[in-house]
Amino acid sequence: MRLVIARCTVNYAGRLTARLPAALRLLIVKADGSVLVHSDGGSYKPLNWMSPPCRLAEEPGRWVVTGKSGETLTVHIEEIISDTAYPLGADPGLVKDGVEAHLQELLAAQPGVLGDGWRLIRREYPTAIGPVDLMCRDAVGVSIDAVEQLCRYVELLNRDPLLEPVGGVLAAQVITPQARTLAEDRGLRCVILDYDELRQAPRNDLTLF
Amino acid sequence: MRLVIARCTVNYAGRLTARLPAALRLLIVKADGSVLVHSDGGSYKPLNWMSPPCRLAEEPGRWVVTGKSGETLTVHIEEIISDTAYPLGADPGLVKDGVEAHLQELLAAQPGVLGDGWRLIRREYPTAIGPVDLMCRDAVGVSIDAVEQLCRYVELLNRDPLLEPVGGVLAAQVITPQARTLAEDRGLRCVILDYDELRQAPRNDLTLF
DNA sequence: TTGTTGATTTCGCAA
DNA sequence: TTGCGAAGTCAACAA
Repeated sequence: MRLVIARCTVNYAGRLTARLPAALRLLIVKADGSVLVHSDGGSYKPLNWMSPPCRLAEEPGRWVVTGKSGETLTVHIEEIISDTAYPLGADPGLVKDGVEAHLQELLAAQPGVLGDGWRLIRREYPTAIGPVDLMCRDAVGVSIDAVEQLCRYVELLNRDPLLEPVGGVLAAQVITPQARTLAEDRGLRCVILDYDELRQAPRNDLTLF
Repeated sequence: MRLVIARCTVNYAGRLTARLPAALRLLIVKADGSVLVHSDGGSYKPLNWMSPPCRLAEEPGRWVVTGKSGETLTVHIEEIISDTAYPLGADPGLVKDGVEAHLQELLAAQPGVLGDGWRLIRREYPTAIGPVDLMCRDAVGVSIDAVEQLCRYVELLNRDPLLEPVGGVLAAQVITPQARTLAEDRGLRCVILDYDELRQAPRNDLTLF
C-alpha cells in the first residue's frame, strides 16, 4: 500500500466524465493497482478512484490509470508532500452478522411470528416470474416496490387452483407508511419483526419438522 | 488527515455486527472525525468505517468511535508501524457530467424520439402517489420495477376523465428482456434511446414551443 | 457467465 | 428535515 500526499488535479473519463480542481489530497495505491483519491472529509467514498483490474502508468508529474473497459483516471501531480509505501499482506476479511440472509434463516425457523398457526411450507419456490420463497417471505427494509413484488407473486399463485386461495404477508423490521398503505389497499397483511426477539427466542418450531 | 499503519482487530456494532481479525491495515482519521479501515486490496470501500458525525475516543491501544445513533467502531491496536498527520484543507469538490438528469434534459428538448408527433406536455407532474413527470418519463436502466412504477402512474392518470385515455411509454438506453416482456404484457410501449443521437441531433423540437 | 438483489449502501434533489 | 430515486453504484449469490 502506497500513500501519497500531494497537490493534484484529477480527471476521470468513463461512463461519465468528472474533474477535480487542484487541492491537497491523499492518493492511495493498493497492491492490486487500484487507486483512490481521498479528501479530508466526506464519507468513506473517495472523491475519485479506479477499481481493479487496472494498470497504473507513472510519468513525472502525471499518473494515468487505465481500467479494464478503457476508463481512464488521470492525476496531475503539482507537488508531493509525502510518498511512503508499506507491505500489508492479504487481509483475513470481514465477518458479518445480522443481515437479511440471517434474518430470513431465523424467520424460517420461527414462522409463528408471522401469525398464529403459520408454518414454513417451502423456502425456495420457483415461479414463472422468478425463483422466490413465497410462503415465508421477509425483508429488512420494505418499500413500495416490495409491495408490488409480493402482489405479483400472490396474484400468480392464485391462478393455480391447487394453491388458491393464497394470501400475502409483508414481514419486515421497517415498513414505510407509503408501503403499508399500498399493501393494505391490496389486501396484504403487515407484520413488524423484532430482530432481537427472533434471535433470542427458543427455536421450538424446529421440532415440528 | 491522520494516517496510521497498524496491526489491529476491529469490531463494529450498529444495524449489524462485524468483526475483523488481526492484520496489518491502514487507518484513516479524517478532519470531520470519520474513521476508515482499509486493507491492501478490494474496492474503494473500506473493510469497516464510521461515517460522520461521530466522535473518536482514543485510549492506549484502543480506539472507540461512536456514531450519531449509537453505533460503535472499536479498533484494538496491537502494533503501530506508522502514525502521521497532514492538514489538507477543504476540497473544492467534484464536477460531474453525463448522468441521468442530463439525459432527461436532452429528452425533454426532443420528445419526438419517443414516437412520431409526441410532445412534451409537462415535466414535473404531481400525483397522489408522488411527484413525477409522466408525459416524458425516461430512465437510464429500466428494470422490472420501473415497469411497475410506470404502470401505477398510467393507471392513476386514467382514473381522471379529463386525461383519459393515457398510454405509457418506457424509454431508456437499456431495457432488460424481463422488463420488456412485462411492459408489453401490460400494454406499455418500449423505446430504446441512443444517448449520442440525442446529444448530437439539432434541437428542432424546441422551435415548436 | 449472467442476472438479480441487498447495502452499516451513499449521494443528490426537491418538497 | 424528510423522502425518493440514481449510482462510475459494489458485492454476494443463484441459475
